Amino acid sequence: MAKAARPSTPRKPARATKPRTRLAPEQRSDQILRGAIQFFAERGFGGQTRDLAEQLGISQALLYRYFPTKEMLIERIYEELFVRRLKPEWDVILSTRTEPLLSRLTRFYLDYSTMLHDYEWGRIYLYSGLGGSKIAQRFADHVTQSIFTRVIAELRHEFRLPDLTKIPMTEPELELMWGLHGSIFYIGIRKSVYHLEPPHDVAGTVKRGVESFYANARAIMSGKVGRRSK
Amino acid sequence: MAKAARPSTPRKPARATKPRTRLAPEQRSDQILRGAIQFFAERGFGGQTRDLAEQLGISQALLYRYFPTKEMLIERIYEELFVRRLKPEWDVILSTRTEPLLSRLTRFYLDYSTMLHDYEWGRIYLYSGLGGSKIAQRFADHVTQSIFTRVIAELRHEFRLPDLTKIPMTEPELELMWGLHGSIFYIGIRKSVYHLEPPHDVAGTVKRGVESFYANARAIMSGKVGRRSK
DNA sequence: AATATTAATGATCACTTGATCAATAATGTC
DNA sequence: GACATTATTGATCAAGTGATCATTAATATT
Repeated sequence: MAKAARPSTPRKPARATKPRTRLAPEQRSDQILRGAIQFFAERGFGGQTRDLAEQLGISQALLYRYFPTKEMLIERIYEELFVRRLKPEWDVILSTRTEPLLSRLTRFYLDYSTMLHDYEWGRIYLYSGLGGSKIAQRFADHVTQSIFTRVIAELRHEFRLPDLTKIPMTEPELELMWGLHGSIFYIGIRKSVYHLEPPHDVAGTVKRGVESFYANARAIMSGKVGRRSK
Repeated sequence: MAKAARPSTPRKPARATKPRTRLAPEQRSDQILRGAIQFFAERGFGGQTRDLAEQLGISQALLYRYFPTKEMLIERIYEELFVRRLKPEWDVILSTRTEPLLSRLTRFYLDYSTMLHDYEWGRIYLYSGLGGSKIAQRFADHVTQSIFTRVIAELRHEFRLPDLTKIPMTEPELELMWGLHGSIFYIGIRKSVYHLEPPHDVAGTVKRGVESFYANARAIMSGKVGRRSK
């Protein structure tokens, strides 16, 4: 009944607490940031700092040595995912006309989709958007302005249609872009949000999507731009 | 400096508390359910019961008279959004062959998209999926099994290709369906998650999406089904 | 009008949760 | 090896959080 005290090793209580591992500040900071991305991607930003610390194998208090508040840690995550992962070369790929346009589009979307299909990126992008974060909306705006504009400009040139400076982007053109973007991003959503089986051949699916887009673009844009819509 | 007590009306402290409004149980229950959908759509399921009660203009305790736990209230919301809103007539629309297939597809997706584009429906669908709710995944499965299968069956018939019982749905066919679904749902996501301007002409956008889908379907399916893929 | 019924509430409990801080123990410096 | 530096931790605080319950007040019944 009564719990008997263990008689052996009377002093020094057998070191139940594991020895502290002491890291260089930058390493620890990186470890926390990477762990936090994984953690909040899974649990949402309502996830508790104690659970995050436990997952990292550190004390909860230590988080606050490297990030003053949970809020700031989340901001740092946004920076990491939505600013640092933008590649300037994307615009170069899309606009280098020595390569056929369909090939450029395919190359770009295959690369771009690796970001859109990243489990943690996708979930945090949705959580941040649902939570009303400015940076998520800013990212969406950026995508619209830079990528969409570039692709439509190239399509107009390809199809010998008036420049965007002459005729601004039309709604059907914009929606054509959103359609491609949405269908590709949704491949990631299926996996990262609803845990459905992704296509066996993701690259092939993206490729087909771009090809369909390209074919539709010719049909729709020739009918709508540079000609009076009926 | 010192707050003087108002001398008039010495008894009965001026009724600062508004008179209770007493509703029939079913009415109150409905009011809470509808308010909760709106509330959790905005704040996510981390939203607090006190804030929900305040938004409803009732006491927090009253929530627990009608719903035993917050969890049960959320389950009731799922029931309302993901079970009750499924329309059996969708399958009828898709499979009634007296109407041309493209027309059926357009009619169906125009109706279906009013659900997908509903602000609260979309946000709660995403929140529930991110949160790992079974019912969201079950809904996604249902969509796949019932709608996708029906549409592909009709397309196979239209293009005089082998029956689904002869050759099961191929990955390109499945992805074709997901592509349309994703691009249409994403119109809603843009609005309800990222607060971007929706297209001026949503119906027209959906219609164009279906038309493109139909054209691609012919091209892709004729190349892949009933013929050996290269 | 008196009484019974029950919808609605304020107060409260037990537990969670972001944040703080003095004490502790690795590591570097001489 | 002694000492200084600082990364790390356990303990703790204050505010918040879902849930409970005795009390209150609308409405129905007679």
